[in-house]
Amino acid sequence: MLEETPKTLTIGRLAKQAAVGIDTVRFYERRGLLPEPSRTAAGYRLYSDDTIARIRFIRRAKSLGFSLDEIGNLLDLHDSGGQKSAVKQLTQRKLDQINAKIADLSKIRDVLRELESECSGTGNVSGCPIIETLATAED
Amino acid sequence: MLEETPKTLTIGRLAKQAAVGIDTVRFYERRGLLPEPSRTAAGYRLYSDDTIARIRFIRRAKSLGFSLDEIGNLLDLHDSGGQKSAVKQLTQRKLDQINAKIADLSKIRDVLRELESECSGTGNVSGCPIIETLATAED
DNA sequence: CTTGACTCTAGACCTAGGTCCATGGTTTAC
DNA sequence: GTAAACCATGGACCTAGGTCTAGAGTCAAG
Repeated sequence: MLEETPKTLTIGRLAKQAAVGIDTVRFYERRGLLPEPSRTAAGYRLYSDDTIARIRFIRRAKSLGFSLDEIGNLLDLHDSGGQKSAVKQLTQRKLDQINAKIADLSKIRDVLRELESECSGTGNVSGCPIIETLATAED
Repeated sequence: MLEETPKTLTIGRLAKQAAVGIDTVRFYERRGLLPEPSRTAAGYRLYSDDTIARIRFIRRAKSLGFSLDEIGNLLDLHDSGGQKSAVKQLTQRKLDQINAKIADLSKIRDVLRELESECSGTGNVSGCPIIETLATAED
């Protein structure tokens, strides 16, 4: 059995170390991303340093585009010693989503570029290809 | 003076022609994207065909990533016969935003690809590079 | 021993872009 | 002539991910 790491952090210190707001910590707890912490006699939450790492994990996964629900799945796999294949699958799915989004945006970019280059930028909007195209294009 | 186009559409028909919901039409009206329509004696909204085109304009601009506020600006320029340069500027700004988003997502994609390729996909999560990297990487 | 900083809870509020609901009047088709 | 289908209004509700508030209790410094 490993010794438990000491619980020495109040929520304010934890939030500061993990670079999130106090409310965000409580919010993550409600969402089930953080386990219910132990409490002082007065009812104050008390955390160990592990929780700093856990919140940083959440932040990083979020920055890679995972939703909080998906992050919850990753954390569950981590906590329960689940299968690597499940983690890999979540990652692949996210990668597919990101690629699809990039493809969408690329198409949009091409259309906008085309419209922009066709617009002289002088005179009033009558005849402006951007307005005209948007107003008359078929679905 | 041009003749006014006849007002023959109830909101339901308009919505159907424009491929949006009835509620959406009223919502666009509240948002100021559609002018207040005339009414029948009983208070029913009455639209001309022009409004179909206007809503389609909104739909297309939205599909290119413009927000409703931005679309409102485009429509104002259209309605007031504003300057092409203003339209072009809005388009350029949107293009910049799209490009920035693509760049963001491309970075994310690269990270996810790297993580995915490092993960064997067999065994339990202990040692899984995806979990480990997220758990220990610096900010 | 008091003042200020910290923490507690439950619940409201925010953005964006709608969507749905209750309640009641109108119109149309049979 | 009546039932189904349509329309009116105001306001509540939804997702996602928080953020803020009120009112009350607690802790540390001087």
